[in-house]
Amino acid sequence: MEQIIKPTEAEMEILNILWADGPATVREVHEKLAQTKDAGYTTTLKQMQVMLEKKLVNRDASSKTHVYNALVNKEQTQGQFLQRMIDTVFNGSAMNMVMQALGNKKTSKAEVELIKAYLKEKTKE
Amino acid sequence: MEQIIKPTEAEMEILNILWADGPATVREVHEKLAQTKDAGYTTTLKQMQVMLEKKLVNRDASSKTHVYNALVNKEQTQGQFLQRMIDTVFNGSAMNMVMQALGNKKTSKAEVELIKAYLKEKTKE
DNA sequence: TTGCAATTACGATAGTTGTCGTACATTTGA
DNA sequence: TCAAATGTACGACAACTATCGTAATTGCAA
Repeated sequence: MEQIIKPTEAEMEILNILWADGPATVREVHEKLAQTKDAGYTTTLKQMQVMLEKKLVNRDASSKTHVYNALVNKEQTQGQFLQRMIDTVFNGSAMNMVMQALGNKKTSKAEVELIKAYLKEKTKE
Repeated sequence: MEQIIKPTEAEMEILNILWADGPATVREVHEKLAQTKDAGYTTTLKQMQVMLEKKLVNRDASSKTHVYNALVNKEQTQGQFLQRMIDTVFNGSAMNMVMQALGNKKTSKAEVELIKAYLKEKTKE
């Protein structure tokens, strides 16, 4: 049975760091986080503790400095998040969403080219 | 100055109905909503009243049955929602997101074709 | 005209989120 | 060895969400 994972945005940011870097301490995660937002160290700590309760992460507490690791799968979690968004924001149409994303100024021409290439590959199969 | 609009998911569902149907009463919105989820009439009413406070919608209260209308722009709101998602969930890469969406089983082959066609058109310019 | 049915207003509540302060525990280096 | 420094635990808080019950209002239909 596919369990429904519903991390908050803040939790997503933390998961992203763990997915990218692998197991990490609270301090490590906090430093990365601090590059783009600012909140206290204990805030990050608490969030990761809550994530532990929710079983979004686990941790190795064998040394003083606990090491956290993502427990949920990146693709599945992102996929569920996205699907929920497509359903509620874009009336269930991935097409609507992609168009909105690609029409967005922030998406560079290079990225559009990458996506085209990806699609070409994908539909070849 | 581009104001930041941050509707909740439930509010997004309501906005989608207003965007699709134009001005509508609480009852009309509620009926549509009830097709996919179930909550009481007063819940929908309250949500729309909150949205009025937030200026996500306005209303014509000249008759007994108030008529609500979306105040925020569809493209801008969807775009902001999406951008926030790309930033927090997909590390700022629209490419990542599109790939995830297209890899998703729920996205039909037909939609992928539509997207390809759209891209082709888009990059022709 | 008036009573009933539909609508709106107004809390109230329980749960979640993001945020910290502060207390407690544990290393470690001077 | 023992005091900083570094970490963790705990709980508090305000804001927000989703939900609904109940009260007040209102406009038609008979």
